[in-house]
Amino acid sequence: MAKKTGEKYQAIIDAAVRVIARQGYHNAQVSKIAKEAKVADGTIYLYFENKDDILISLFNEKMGNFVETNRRHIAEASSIEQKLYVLVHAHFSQLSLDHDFAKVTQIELRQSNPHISEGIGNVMKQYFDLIDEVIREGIDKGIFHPDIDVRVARKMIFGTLDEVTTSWVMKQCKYDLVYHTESVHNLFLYGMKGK
Amino acid sequence: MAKKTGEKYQAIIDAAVRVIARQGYHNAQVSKIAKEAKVADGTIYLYFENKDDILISLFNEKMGNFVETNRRHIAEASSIEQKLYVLVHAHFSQLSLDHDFAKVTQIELRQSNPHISEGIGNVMKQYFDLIDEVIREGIDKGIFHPDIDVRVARKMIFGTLDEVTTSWVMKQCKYDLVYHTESVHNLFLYGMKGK
Amino acid sequence: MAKKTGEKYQAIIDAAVRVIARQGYHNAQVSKIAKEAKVADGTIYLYFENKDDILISLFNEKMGNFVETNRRHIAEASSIEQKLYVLVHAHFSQLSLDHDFAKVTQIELRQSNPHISEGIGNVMKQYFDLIDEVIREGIDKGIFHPDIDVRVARKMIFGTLDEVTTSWVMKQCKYDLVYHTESVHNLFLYGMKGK
Amino acid sequence: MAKKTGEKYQAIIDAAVRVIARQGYHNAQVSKIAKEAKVADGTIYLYFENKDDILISLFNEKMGNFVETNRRHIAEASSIEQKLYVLVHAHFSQLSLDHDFAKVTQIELRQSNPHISEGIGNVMKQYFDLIDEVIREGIDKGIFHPDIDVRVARKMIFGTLDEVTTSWVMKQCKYDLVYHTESVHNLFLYGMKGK
DNA sequence: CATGAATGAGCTTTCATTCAT
DNA sequence: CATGAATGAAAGCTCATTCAT
Repeated sequence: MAKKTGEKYQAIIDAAVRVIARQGYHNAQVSKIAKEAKVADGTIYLYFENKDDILISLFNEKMGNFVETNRRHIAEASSIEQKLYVLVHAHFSQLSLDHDFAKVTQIELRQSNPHISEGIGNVMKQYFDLIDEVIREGIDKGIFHPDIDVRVARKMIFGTLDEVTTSWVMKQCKYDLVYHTESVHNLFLYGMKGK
Repeated sequence: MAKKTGEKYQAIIDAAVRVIARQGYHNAQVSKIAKEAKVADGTIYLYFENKDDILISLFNEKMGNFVETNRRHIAEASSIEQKLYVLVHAHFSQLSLDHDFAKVTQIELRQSNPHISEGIGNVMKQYFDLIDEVIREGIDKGIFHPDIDVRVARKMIFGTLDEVTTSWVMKQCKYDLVYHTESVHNLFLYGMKGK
Repeated sequence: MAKKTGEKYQAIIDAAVRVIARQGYHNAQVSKIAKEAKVADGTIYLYFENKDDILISLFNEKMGNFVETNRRHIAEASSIEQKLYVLVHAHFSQLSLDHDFAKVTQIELRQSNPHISEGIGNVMKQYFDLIDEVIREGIDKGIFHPDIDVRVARKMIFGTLDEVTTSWVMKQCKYDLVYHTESVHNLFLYGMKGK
Repeated sequence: MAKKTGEKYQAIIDAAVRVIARQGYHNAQVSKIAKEAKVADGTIYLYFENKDDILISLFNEKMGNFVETNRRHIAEASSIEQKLYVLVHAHFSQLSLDHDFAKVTQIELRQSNPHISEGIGNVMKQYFDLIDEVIREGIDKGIFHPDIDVRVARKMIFGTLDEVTTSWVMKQCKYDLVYHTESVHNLFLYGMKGK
């Protein structure tokens, strides 16, 4: 029923990101998105099941690219330490490139309803898997401590990246997010303990 | 105008936590909260400015206790490592004690509007300050690495605790959250690197 | 049931005039009037049937005095022309003395509901009768034209006084209302036609 | 935002007049007006900003026509006396033609809130200006007494017409309003004094 | 394919009135 | 007599979704 391709499909997704980033999730009415996309209200429903579907599609599309790009970069790194570094760096640098998407991801989409959370679960799973793979490889290669609980470590990694990014967005993206890559990478690798 | 004490005040706060935890933020109408609190709709407005005020008060009240309890526990610990351990342990154990509040904090309140986010900023700041103090003390005493960026470390700590807790809530609190204290503590202290 | 005497009765009436004049009819909640009268909300209902009853009583009490005073002044005048003059003069000067009551009468009470309009009908009737008496006496004494329709003339007189006063109130009572007595009196007596 | 044309716009205005005239201002809920106009509640808000806007538009639309018609009739009259006569006659006859509108104008709209009063100020000003013009012309042509205060005379004219009409409406429009044209006209011109 | 006017269910908040103390 | 905390009905407005054109 809903045709998920075509230039109008993309126009609507892009419009949605802009509107939500600019006006906030609670002011992102379908009619506003339609107007921003230069499309009639009803046209939205030729490409999306309902409003939630716009948001889910938006997130999946963008986050799908995000994960894929990140995965590609990681694949190019040689050492495990490098891979972890690239993971952090790519996370920060990709979100730095698109403030609108960063705001939507870190702030606005969290204000959405349960439906949406479910709809985006799949892509998030892929990101989590990506992080898990790096960790496992590190353990297998004897670089990371063998007793590390992969899932806990992944939550640390993701939780930290997420919190750092959210803080940055809430401070209006005013400083350089990528700059923190090294600090974060160091904390992940060596923790806080001095020698 | 709004009298923020009394047993009805508490009854409404408690009812709100239950209703939101059970039915979700988007189904938590004022009338439902009133009914759950065994109070008339209008009575709500004798104790709260508006609906947002219920949620903000709820969070501040509960989270205020949370921070205070955590702070007290930490004060009792002797070594820095112990303090960090207690920080993690208290975070997990307190949220383990009140699944409803955990759900409201980790999931539902994030679906709220910007106004609420602002209203709860102050208590969160206090929690962040508490974490910062521990980190700073650790650095000052030479336990933590001197080059650590306090704010980044704090974001790692909070981000991790938050992510671990959210995962647990989304898995219906089915496993023992406190059990992860040690893993998390270890990661914070020593990172992932094997020796 | 409602005891219409006592100092609290008066206090409530006076408070009502002040509150309505200051904040407007639509912001004159019972609780505000009670507060202004330094009385509990419930106390209002020991002296008045309901909110409308406050307003009706207020109007009748004040307007009753108004009519009585006006009647007394008129009685003291000798000629018919004098009586008409006094009628106009008293109307303007009495309302000039109490801006709050003027505002309530001319503006706020007209925003009230049908119940109130009915409740104040009786005193208005007395004022209309007073005007009618003057007109009739003028006709009987051959001073006013015998073909004048008393009711129409009365409506002209009251309508004019009312409109002039309302304009004055809406201009914040900034100019001298009584000053217009002569112009109005002249128009009533001789009309607009030049010789 | 609100499209102030189209047949639905008119249907809503007409429905509002009927509902308010029949049930009174305080019983004229938006949903009732919508039902009477055979339109959904939400449709109202495609054509009007809010409830007040319905009433303001209604009044301005109808009263605008009223003033225009009256002005046209007056322009056709030759002598000043004729113009004054036509002014009175048109006022009465136009309101006689639409009892519902008369009731809304004379009774119900006065029960509205300050916002509405402001919104209708402009059209009233135009009516006042029209009356002023007639008076001034009368003075300039030496028909009316040169010492007449235009604004006072206008208040007499409008106040009288208004009071006569209100009385008629409150008596259920049971008698012929236009019949009083002559009495009123005479009073305006010659006053009450016999020769 | 595209439009956009129309729909109508749903929710927060106010405030006159009551009644247990 | 007096209090004032509690009541709960009532109404304006929004906005995702539909469907005739």
